[in-house]
Amino acid sequence: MSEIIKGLQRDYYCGEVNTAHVDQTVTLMGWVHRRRDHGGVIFVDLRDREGLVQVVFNPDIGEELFQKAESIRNEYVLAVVGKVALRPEGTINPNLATGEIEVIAQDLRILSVAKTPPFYITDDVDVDETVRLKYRYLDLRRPVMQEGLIMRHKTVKAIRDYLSDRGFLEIETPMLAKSTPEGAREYAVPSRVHPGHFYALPQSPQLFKQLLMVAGMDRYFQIARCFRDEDLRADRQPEFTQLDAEMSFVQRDQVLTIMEEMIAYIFKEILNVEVKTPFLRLSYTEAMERFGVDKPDLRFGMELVDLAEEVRNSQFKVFTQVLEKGGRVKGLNAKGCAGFSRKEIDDLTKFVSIYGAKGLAYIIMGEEGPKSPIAKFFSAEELEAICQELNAEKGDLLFFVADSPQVVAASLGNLRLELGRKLGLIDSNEFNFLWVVDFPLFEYDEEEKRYVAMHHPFTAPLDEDIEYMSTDPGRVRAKAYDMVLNGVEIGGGSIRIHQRDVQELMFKTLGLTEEESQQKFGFLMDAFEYGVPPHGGIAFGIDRLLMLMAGRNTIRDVIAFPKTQSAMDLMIQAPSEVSAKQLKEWHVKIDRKNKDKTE
RNA sequence: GGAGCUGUGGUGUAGGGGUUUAACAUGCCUGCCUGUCACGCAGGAGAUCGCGAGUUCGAAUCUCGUCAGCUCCGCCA
Repeated sequence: MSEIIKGLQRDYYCGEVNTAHVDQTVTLMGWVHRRRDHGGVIFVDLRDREGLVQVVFNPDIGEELFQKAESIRNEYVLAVVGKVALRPEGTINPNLATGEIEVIAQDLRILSVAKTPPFYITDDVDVDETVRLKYRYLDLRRPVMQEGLIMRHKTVKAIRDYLSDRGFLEIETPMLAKSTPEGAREYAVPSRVHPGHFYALPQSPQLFKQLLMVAGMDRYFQIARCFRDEDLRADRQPEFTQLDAEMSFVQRDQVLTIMEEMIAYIFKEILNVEVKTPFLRLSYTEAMERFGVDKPDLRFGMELVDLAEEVRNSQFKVFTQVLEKGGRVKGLNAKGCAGFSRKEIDDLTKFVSIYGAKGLAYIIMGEEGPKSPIAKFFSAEELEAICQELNAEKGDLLFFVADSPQVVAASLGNLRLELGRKLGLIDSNEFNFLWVVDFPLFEYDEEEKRYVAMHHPFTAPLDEDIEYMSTDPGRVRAKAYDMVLNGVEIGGGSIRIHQRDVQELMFKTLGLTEEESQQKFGFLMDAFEYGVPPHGGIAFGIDRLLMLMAGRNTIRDVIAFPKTQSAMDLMIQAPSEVSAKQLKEWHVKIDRKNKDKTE
């Protein structure tokens, strides 16, 4: 039986009560975290967002109230009126923030009874995520989850404060937008009043923010929800939150400076961590050469080393043939790993095969010199040169991959990360920031047999590379930049094209006809005829940033109601079927034949 | 589109490669208990082993399929 709250008013959060309140009569409200019934005395830990406090029910409270207290179960919602008291000698609980005091109950109302929850509401539970997501409202009662959402709120507030103080205006852009080619798959919203027409949910507010620059807003930001209908990962959800920002009359370094200062401000405010600025700036080419990835984790070394010169004239055809076909041969030195078992090496071979590597060659730097299945293919001089290049010493283990540049980079780059984790080289308390700059403007899409924009089609080329746009698109670098934290891309942006002729050249290089670009982006091209300020900006993945700040392994842990890997919400059971009436209003017909095939 | 791992009382797990009352912990229920804080003690209830098919005298166990969750590749301007 639930009772009403009328006449009662909460005085403090449970976790707020302290020795300063001793002898005060207070009203607390919260959930029963745990009940310890000793027959003659009942202890109840009452929990709310701010913490726990122990409530004591003595028999002198009166028979009726004591019986009510006996009926209390976990997760009941209570209102307790009681007197704050110092705990008796020897019963102080040092593990509890409120452990020096307790509340001697004088009155009790059971505001809500509760079924036994499917899992215990505490940080150190190990429950299947399916259950957590189905009962997300219970999962979110756990302090660690609440801390994540509180940190999220504080971080977003810090961002708003920082950018507002620097002249940025927060402006909302439409959720019901237009489908655009290029880029991620979109979520569509059927129009009722325009049969056969669809809105698209934005994969980013990109075009709108550029139009805001044309509109003279000068500096804009938005905490923007974005939607991408792509397959999920631990750090990818179909809807996610970006800090989207754009500035007029700026060049690259002004954007980088204000954004790295903002990040430093956030880390100081929220985590009390000093972040040193400016961040290291690494060119895309250098990042790929040294680390194999465009988002290197610089918390440890173990860099990739090019060995083309050392092996080019060897007898090892696996290497030499790759080089002849324009591939690469690179290696890395796993320091002190000569003792790896055959199985460990086999597992790592399997690991690099994920990234397309057909093999993983190795040399064990044993006591009696280099040992390796491939050693016989190299002369003593060649072996010596390889070892020298890799700075190899006794006790080391050298790994090699020969393949296309992409496969070599991906396999060794990820092998480096795997070894870093396996060997404990990564300091989980460190926050290592850098900028990766000078990305290629285009990458060649083998499937579509054309160049596609690596960032997006509004990214400006480096001034000195514009001349290659029509002759050699592959060598054009972009005024694009990513912010990387601990090997995770947390933000990316660019200086945009503000010249209409360059934008047209861009579309042309991407294989868009004039009609297509007019149809898809005509509104932008039109706007660009009315005076465009040079502008550029950036977008940060708020979820990823929070994941790293909170030390979690998935962004699901810093999102209140995330979706599973198959993009379902297990709590509300979305997506769901809709009624025939709704379909009719949307002018949408379901292809049952295909639908049954997929079910 | 593909690869791998997982699925057994509410929860977390054990078991199993063909014979079991399917085990343990915790939670839950009942009783006892006036200082606990993961309270304690005693008793009790609770699982057709994700679902479906197959093999077999017999399947939680083996095979195939399927569904769900997670991690990853592709994909993610």
